[in-house]
Amino acid sequence: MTSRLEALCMEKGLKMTGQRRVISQVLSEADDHPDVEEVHRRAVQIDPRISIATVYRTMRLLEDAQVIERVDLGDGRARYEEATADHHHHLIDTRTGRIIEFASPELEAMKERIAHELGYKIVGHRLEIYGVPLDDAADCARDEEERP
Amino acid sequence: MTSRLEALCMEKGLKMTGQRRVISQVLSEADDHPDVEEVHRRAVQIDPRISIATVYRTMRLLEDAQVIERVDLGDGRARYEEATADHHHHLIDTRTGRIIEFASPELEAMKERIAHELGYKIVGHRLEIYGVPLDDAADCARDEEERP
DNA sequence: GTACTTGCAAACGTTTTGCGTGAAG
DNA sequence: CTTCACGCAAAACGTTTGCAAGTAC
Repeated sequence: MTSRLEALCMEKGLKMTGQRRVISQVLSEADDHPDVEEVHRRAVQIDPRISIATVYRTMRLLEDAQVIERVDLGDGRARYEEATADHHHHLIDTRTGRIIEFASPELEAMKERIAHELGYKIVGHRLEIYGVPLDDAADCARDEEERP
Repeated sequence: MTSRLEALCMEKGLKMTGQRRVISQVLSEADDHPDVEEVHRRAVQIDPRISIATVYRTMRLLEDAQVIERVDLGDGRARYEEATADHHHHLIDTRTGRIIEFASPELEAMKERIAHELGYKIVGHRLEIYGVPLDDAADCARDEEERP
C-alpha cells in the first residue's frame, strides 16, 4: 500500500526505496510526535533490516523536502510531525507528556506585528506552552493515575 | 567585589566558592546569551583554574535556584541569561545571530487565554521568532527567486 | 559502467558523571 | 573528623559521517 507521505515524497521527486517507504508509512500512521529512535523502533517491526542511520538520513531528507517538520520540544532530541500548511503550536502537558496542538490566527497576527515593529520580517518561529490540567492544578492528590 | 548574581545566590542560601563567585561575576557582566563554553572562556580569564565541568555544574545549580534561565535558541547548545521577573521572548536575526529581547503583555494574555480554553494552567512557555531585517528582506526574496 | 542508498562502526559536539584530591567547617 | 566542591578523564547522549558493499538503471 502507498502511504500518504509516500505519495507526497514522489510528488517532490524523491526516489522511494524500500526503507524510505517503510519510514514514510510509519510517519503516516503516527498521530504523535515520535523521535528518531521511536520511528526506528516502529520501522523495524515492519522491516528488521532498517538501521538507525538510515532513519536519521531519511528524516533529514524528508525535512529538507518539507514533507515533515522537526519539532523541538525541549527534551534534547528532535521530534517530528507531518508538515502542514497552517502554522500551529504545542501545549505540552508536563504531568503526562501529552502534546496538544493548537492554532491561533490572532496569535500569528500579533507575532507578525511585533516582529514588524522591531524592524524584522519573520522567517520562522516557535511557541511552546508547558502546562498542567486545570483539574489537577487544584487537586494534586491524583498523581499516580493510569495513563489512557 | 560582590556581583549582582553573587548577592542573589547568597540570598538563596547557596554556598559561594571562589569558582562560583567568578562564574557569577561573568554572568553578571554578560549582556548577551553565552553558552557554557563561552562562560568558561570568560571565567578562565579571571581564574585559569576553573574547569568546564565546574561551569556545567554551577550553571545547573544557578538554574535550579532560578538565578539564571536556560534559553534554547535552537543551535543545539544551552544558552543562559539572568532570570527576570517579567516574561520576555527572543527574536533571533538569522543573518547575524543577533538576539533581540522583547515583551508583550498582550501576547502573555492571549497565551494565558489559549491555555485556559484547552483546560490547562500554564507553568512555563517559550516563544522564539526567527527573522531577517526588513531592509534585507527584499534582497532575500530576490535571491530566492534567482535560485534554480 | 554510473549514481545512489544502505549498514556498520567510528566520530562528533554537548553534557554528565565517577573518582580521587582538596578545601572548609 | 565529615561534608561538600573541584579537576580530570571517561562515559553518555543524540546525531552525523566515512567507507565498503549493495541496489537500480
